[in-house]
Amino acid sequence: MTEIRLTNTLTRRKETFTPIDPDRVRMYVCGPTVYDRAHLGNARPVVVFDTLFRLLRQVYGPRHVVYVRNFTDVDDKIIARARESGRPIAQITAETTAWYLEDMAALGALEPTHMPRATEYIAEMVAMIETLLARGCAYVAEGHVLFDVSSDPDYGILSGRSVEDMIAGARVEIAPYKRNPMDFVLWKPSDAEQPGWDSPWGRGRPGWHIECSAMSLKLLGDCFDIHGGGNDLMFPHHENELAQSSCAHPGACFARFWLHNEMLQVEGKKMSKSLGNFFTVRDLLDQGVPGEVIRFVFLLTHYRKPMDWTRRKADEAAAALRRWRRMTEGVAPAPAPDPAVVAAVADDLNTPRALAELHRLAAEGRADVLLASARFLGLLTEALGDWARAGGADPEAAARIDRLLAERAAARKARDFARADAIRDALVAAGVIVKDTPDGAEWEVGPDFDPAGLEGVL
RNA sequence: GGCGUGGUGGCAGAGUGGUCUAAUGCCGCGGAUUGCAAAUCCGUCGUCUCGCGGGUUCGAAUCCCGCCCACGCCUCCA
Repeated sequence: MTEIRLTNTLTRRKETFTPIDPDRVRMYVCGPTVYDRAHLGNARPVVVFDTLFRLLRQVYGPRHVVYVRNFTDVDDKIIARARESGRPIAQITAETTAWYLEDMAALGALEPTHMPRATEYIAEMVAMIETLLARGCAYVAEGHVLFDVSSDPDYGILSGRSVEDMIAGARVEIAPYKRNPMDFVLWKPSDAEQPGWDSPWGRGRPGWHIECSAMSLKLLGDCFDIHGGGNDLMFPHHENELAQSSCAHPGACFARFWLHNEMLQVEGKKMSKSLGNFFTVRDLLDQGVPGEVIRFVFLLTHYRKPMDWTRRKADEAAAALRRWRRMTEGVAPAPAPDPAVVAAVADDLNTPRALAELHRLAAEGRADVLLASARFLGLLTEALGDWARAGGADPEAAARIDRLLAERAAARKARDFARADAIRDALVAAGVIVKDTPDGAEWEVGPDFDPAGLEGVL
């Protein structure tokens, strides 16, 4: 059986992964807060853990892997969005959830086995908070329930911080009812305007961290295999989850492997609204960047390194995918992916190496193995292939392009090269890639295609 | 201030003790093709080197120490 090695944040080392139960390999990944479209940075962990999901399914069998990714549908950001837009919360979360699934599907991400919504697990959260209170890890203060960080001698073990260090330069919220500045909210009161649920501490709503502890417990048990997310979640979110779950279930492991992906940058800089380089997955798709290309670009960088999204990489990715799609057209996939590709992914998700193996297979002309191996990575699937097939233009523009090319062919036949080249230059200027073959001209639209540029050419 | 990640050939990006004078892709270069191009295909290229300075070792890009730099997290935005 393929040996899987993964870098475990808990130990900061690459370790051999052995599931607790090979018939039921369990992974939990923190999902989105649903109040707006997912931006490109949100998509990176999705693709990273989708790749891990695919690996686990390959090694242990699709029926033996349980992957949970939650939706946070109760949160102050959502409340704020509802207030400013005047729309009901349920409408916002439902719409955003649907968008998220659409956009991630466009990246070739498989749907997790379970996608629990936080609001459906309020009872479990309340129960866990009661356990934490009973065990003396939490206290009630002014309608809030807070986790008492001092009750956990291991607090900080995941993120490598000590409570003292954190307090030193901390920018934590200083609330008067906190015993310790690092204590965090498990439950907070809601006013009449805010969503709330009845609880032993009055009508209120959960803090951010408790949902993942409660939902993972319900769906995966108190000791599961892998817990993942972006490294921005390492502290405080995951640290707090770990503290809560450990206190509620002393002696249980909670999660044995913690995996964190590095952040995404855009053209060398952090993606942020203030820098003006902030964009969503949908923005990119609407600009004509295919989801498959986005996925390929993500796979090009190891998940533990910062990934720089650049236009140039997207263009290179598109070229490689076009080539491979042409090569595998009409080819039946081999029964299994190439062992070297699986081995690369099994080695701490070394997707750059896996892509290099794909290039090797292409160079060797093994189209069927290339296809099976690429699909193992979520590439060259039928679902993601429309962009490469259709040429990418709407029917009206397509007809116009065909007409122009026919005109050009006639001009070439008449050896009126000035006219032929003028037409060609116009098409190129409009972003159409014209490809002359021995059987006549073919075309497809490039990333800068602008149908308006076709008008008035003749 | 605390914590973390990383600095590899023109670019991207693997490699983490010997098979590395460093995978793979891109770019460049040569050729095929073309009326000329583009696209495509074939071939070819990266000699004193892996941020800098020490050290360990028979041997280091790979381990240790120090330094410099970049980026990120601890902040609404992942």
